[in-house]
Amino acid sequence: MEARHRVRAAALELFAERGFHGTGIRDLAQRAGLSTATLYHYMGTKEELLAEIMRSSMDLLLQAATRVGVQGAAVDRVTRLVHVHVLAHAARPLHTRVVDDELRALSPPLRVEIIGLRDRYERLWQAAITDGVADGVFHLRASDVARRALLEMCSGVARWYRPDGPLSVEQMAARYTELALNLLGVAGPVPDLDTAIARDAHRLVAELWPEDAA
Amino acid sequence: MEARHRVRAAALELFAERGFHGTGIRDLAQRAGLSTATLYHYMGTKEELLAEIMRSSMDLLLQAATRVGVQGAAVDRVTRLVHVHVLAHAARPLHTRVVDDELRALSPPLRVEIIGLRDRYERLWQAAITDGVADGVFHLRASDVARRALLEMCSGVARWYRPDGPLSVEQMAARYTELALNLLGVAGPVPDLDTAIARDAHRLVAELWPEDAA
Amino acid sequence: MEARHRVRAAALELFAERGFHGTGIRDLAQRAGLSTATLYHYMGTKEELLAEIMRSSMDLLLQAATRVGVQGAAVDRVTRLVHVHVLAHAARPLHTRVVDDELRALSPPLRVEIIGLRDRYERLWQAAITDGVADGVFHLRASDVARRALLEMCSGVARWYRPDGPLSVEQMAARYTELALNLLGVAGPVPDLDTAIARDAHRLVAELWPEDAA
Amino acid sequence: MEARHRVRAAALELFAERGFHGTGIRDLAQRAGLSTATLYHYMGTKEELLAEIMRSSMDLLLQAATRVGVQGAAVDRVTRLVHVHVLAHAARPLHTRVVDDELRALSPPLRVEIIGLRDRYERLWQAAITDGVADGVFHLRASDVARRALLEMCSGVARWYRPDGPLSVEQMAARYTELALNLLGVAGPVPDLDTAIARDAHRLVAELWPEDAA
DNA sequence: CATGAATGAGTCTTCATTCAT
DNA sequence: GATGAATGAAGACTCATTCAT
Repeated sequence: MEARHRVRAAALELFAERGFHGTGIRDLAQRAGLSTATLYHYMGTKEELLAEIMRSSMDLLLQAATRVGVQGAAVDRVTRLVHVHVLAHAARPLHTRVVDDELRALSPPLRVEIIGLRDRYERLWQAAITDGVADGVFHLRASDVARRALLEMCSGVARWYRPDGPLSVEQMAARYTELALNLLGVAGPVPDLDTAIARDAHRLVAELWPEDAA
Repeated sequence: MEARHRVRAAALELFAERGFHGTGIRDLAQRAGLSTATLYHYMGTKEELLAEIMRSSMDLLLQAATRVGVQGAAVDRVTRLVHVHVLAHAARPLHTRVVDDELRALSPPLRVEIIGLRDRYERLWQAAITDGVADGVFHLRASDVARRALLEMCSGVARWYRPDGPLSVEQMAARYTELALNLLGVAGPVPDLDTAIARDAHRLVAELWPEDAA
Repeated sequence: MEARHRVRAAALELFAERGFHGTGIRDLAQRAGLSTATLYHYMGTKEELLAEIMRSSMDLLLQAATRVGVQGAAVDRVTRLVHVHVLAHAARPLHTRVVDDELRALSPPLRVEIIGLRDRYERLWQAAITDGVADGVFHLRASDVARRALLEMCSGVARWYRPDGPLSVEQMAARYTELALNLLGVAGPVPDLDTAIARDAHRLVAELWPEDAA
Repeated sequence: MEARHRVRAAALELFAERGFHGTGIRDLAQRAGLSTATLYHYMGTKEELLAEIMRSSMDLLLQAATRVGVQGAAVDRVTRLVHVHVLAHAARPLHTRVVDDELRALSPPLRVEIIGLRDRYERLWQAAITDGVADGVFHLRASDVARRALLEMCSGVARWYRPDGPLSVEQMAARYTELALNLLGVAGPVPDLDTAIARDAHRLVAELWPEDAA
């Protein structure tokens, strides 16, 4: 309950900050304000703890993307996918960094599971891109390269965005969307983005992903 | 001589594969074919070993970028910077992954040093982008966001590119350059890239960065 | 509780017997009847363990000396200081040998602390000697040389005294007091010492310094 | 030859400063300006190196004491023994500290040998004291206690004497002799010491024990 | 519910020493 | 005569985990 949550929060922070192998259970216990023995009341092994964090994060991202990225015109879908992805990475950087960076720390069975979720997520992006190319609105030579490029560039946000910087998360999402649509070769200048999209995406992230989720 | 190099090579592989904290001294010794005590005949501390790898990698990247990214029109500079970056990341993925992922494993003094090199590298990109915007050939709202997006997307190559896949490294570089120029808002369709650029960049990387560099 | 004390006792014995650097963690664990890992449940670092022993020993000696060596005539003060010192060194030879011999094993900050205690202790002796010279009862050319000579000679007891030898600790203290007063140039033959002094000093040492103190 | 001497000198300094167990062969090599492998051209094991230093030091001390402490009146013998001992400890503090402090670092066979030398040395003192008591010039209740007290107090010099302090080594020796004769209960005030004794003792130490002996 | 106690296996690093060249 | 290479054993200390209470 209370303590269980503190353990997750501690793990989230430390795994994001120092990496899985750079974090000891003593560190976790101290950050959570518990003894190491008590820690084991609220968790399985250290690796399971990591897997839970990654699973729930990837799950939420997948849900959000499913809601916004399946229906509609390719441009709209990509726009909303970028918004959700960027907002999630800017607003929940700890979760996303752990998912992005610590896959290799998982042993094969758990790694396979998380990679499965990630692949489903990437397939939503791939479909939107492929559809856009088929529709003639995106102009690309290699759509899978574009997908990877797009995802990598948007994920970077979690590594450097600071909420007290010059850009709000919504502005960030808007900038990245412009870059993404440019990258995809959408003809003509990208029009000003409807701020309603950012608002919706933000609400979605906040709803699925409570600030103190761990 | 011989053994010293094997140690570096082992560290390069393992740090890239499992991360610094995920790699034990015993792992290094085994991979290098030495006893752990002998290992210390050829290295300082494990951290110094990491720092050496990062320093030399970042150094080479910086040299290459300085040669191709300082003079000429902004479009040409970005084109060549992307080529060098992508080729380096595709052809030397171990080095680049270590530099990209293990900064946090360094203690402050060494981290500061390596970050200094990285910052000088990024400034070359930033200058090219800013110049392109000033010249009216790039169309962007936030050039620093674009720089980060560009670098992140290009660096991703080191994580997924396989030389036995459908694309050659030169083709990869070409595709990424198209995406980059699109992203930067270069007007009109990107023309077919001069393959001489790829050839030059490849030669530069290979020259500065011998295949077995460690 | 129990084990914690065994660790201290083991350290006391081994540090006194083999010196700090001559004692390994494994030796300590074996002597305490614990595994090396368990050892660390009850101690900080090996150096902190040494410092604790030295601190408590020096502290007790300082307390005892403060009680008997501040008030009264110089001859009486020196008499009681010698008694306390000799009794402590004869009855607690492990503690005193560690304090006397292992100062150099401490890193600077801890060393400074312990030396501070020792200096306060020596100042009590110095004051008694200086007062005796001023009163004309001691006849000396260099009182600081006398202080050092006195302390060194009395400390030697911890290195050779055996309780199963021909002299009791009280007799030892009496002999050393005679030597000390002679050394200080007290005129005339030293009279037979009041055995009450030895009894009091012995009681003081035993009270402050329980036999199994560690 | 040259290098062999540097090794001995390095060992002398470091063993005195940090103790045998606190000194590594790497430290020795560095101080001697040699590689560790080269070190072994000029020495046997680390322990043998220690034993050599102790043996030669104890030997020289024994020779000196034999020359001055066997013949003559007890008062004169003690006077000269104290002079030699104090001068040796003040002028060759490294040697004497190693002999005094590192006996326990020797394994039994070597320890037995060195202790044999020390015992012969102490027997010279004991004889002088006993003779003085028999002659009625010393007044003591326990002559062996006095011997130990005397030796301990005089040996302390090696731990604190600094040649740039207020007292010359000859003055030191004079002060200690006064204290020693007082301690031994020599009746009446100790007369001013003949400075020729100090000069002779100093010459003897210097002659037997060249400054750079190692 | 919570934790102090306990540990085998591991961490990185240094030890004193040998030996081929 | 001198040393780079090499190492098994040991150095101090931490690891993630279990369990009795």
